[in-house]
Amino acid sequence: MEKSGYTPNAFARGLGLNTMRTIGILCADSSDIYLARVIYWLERELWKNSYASMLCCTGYDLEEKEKYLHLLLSRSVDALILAGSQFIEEKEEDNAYLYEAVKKVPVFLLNGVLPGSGAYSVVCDDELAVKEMTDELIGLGAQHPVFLYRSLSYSGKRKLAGFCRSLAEHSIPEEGRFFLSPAGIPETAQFLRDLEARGVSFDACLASDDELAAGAVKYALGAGKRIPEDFQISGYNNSLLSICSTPEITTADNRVEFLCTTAVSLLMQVLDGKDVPERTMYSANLIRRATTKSRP
Amino acid sequence: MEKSGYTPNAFARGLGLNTMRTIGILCADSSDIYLARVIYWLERELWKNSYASMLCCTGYDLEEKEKYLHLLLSRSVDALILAGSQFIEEKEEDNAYLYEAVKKVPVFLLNGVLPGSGAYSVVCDDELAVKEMTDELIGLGAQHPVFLYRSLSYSGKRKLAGFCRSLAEHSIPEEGRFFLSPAGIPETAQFLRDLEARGVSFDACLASDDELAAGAVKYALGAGKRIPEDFQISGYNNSLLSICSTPEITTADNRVEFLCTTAVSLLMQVLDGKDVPERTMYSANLIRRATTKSRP
DNA sequence: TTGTAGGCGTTATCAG
DNA sequence: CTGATAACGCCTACAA
Repeated sequence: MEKSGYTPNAFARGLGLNTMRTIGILCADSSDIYLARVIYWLERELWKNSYASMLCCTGYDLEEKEKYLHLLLSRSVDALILAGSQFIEEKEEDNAYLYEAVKKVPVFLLNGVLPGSGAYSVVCDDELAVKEMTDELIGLGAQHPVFLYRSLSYSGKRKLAGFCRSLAEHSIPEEGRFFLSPAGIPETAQFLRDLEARGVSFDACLASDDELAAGAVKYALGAGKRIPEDFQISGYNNSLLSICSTPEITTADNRVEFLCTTAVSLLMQVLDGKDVPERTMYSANLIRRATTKSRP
Repeated sequence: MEKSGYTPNAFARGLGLNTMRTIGILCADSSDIYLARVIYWLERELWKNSYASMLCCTGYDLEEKEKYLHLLLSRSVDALILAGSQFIEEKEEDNAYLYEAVKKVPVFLLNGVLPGSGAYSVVCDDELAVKEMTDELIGLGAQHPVFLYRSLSYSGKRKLAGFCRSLAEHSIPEEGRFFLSPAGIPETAQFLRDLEARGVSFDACLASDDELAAGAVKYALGAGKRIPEDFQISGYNNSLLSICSTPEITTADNRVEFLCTTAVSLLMQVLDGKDVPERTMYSANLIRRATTKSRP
């Protein structure tokens, strides 16, 4: 055409082709240190495939999630990516809107599964990772491990299941060994102090993410417990927090980059009309640092 | 209309109205712990005003920034928000694409200024904050403060200027007192070890962000220096890293929420055809924690 | 008040 | 192979 800087009108183009090459990304909170990395990698990969990203931070309220999802659908995004496991609700009927969405566009769940919905899932094997981590801490001498989690989301539940499975294999009763912790580093530290005051005894703390683990470190330092001799700690996500903390925190690397590149690659295939598996699972890597005893 | 779930076609709508109520957000790296918060608040505020957010993570390469900006313009976003100060290039001609963009849509710079461009700026008074922080550390006994920065972006330069202004007022020569540090906590710790090995002496370290400050904490712990008696440290941003670190880091809170609500509020006024000031500046708050001596 | 025609800018189709 | 034209779906303006 005219070599004058001509740019086709995106709306008219979208109207004709019925696509704007845009993917909707939903996440509960993009400022979460883990989800922020997910979003970064998703956006990057989508861009490589010349798709734009429409980002929505829904918060943790069901109604908001629904509103946002409808917003994205009304904008005719080509697909939806739901980042993080807070999108699968406990009550089956609360997931109705997701089933509806699947009818309209491909939906990808990152670290979540909605059986029979037709949504695609890419998940890290959190259960196995926590089970192995628990096995390892028990093997290193932990006799009274506790598990701290932030919510019973899909991956929260799977992590807890891994913890309990390890306990069972070591004949440790699981009762009173796992707790819902408030979010935030000082809050978690306080929670552990309260727990101790209530008479719960523990010599190891497995946390469902690095922030809770950092709180456990603060607790131990404040209580004068030696890490890792008196008290072992493990986190999850291999985030910046795990190396910012002193001592540096043993954690599980759930490989955000791999998660996102895989999800986007599968999505591109789906958009090309190809057949891809509905579920993809990959394993995490244990990163051993200074909050756990070194292996013999 | 029909009470059956009718949703107007967004493309046709956009074609007619020539707007999709979408704002383009550019940032270098949405996984950065500071920018992630900016994006969270921007998206949230835009949503409140029923605008959607198109997110682009450009990286730090000029060419990529330009490509992304053109992508957004070609999609007819209603405005652009450039989050973070890495969008103003050193060479004036490298900013040409920004001047071009301003001709087409309102452009907001967060923590950046492009004089005479017609772009709107909302900036934190980083210079004043670092100056006050430096004043305070010197007042608390620091005789050989150093300043660590990550890049000479707009806000990087202003922070450095604040540091130098304080030194000048205290008759301390600025030569050899500020350094470009590599990113990353262990890298910064190593950098300070190298600095010491090169014979540079320092008893306080002001960092341009909390991550560098966390590296300085690691350095001090490793070198057996007592914090804050032998070595004082301050960060910037009041991020999670500052309270994850032990001891917790004195930092400046540049109030991300205020920054973003202000920017979006101004943007909405601009889109309404109202006249708003091109530059808005607000001040940061010093947050005193355990890496600096307590005031008498 | 209600209904209908035209325009938005691109793409795709169909006829020449 | 090329050039005219319908269709995309909504909005708005104008006419009945």
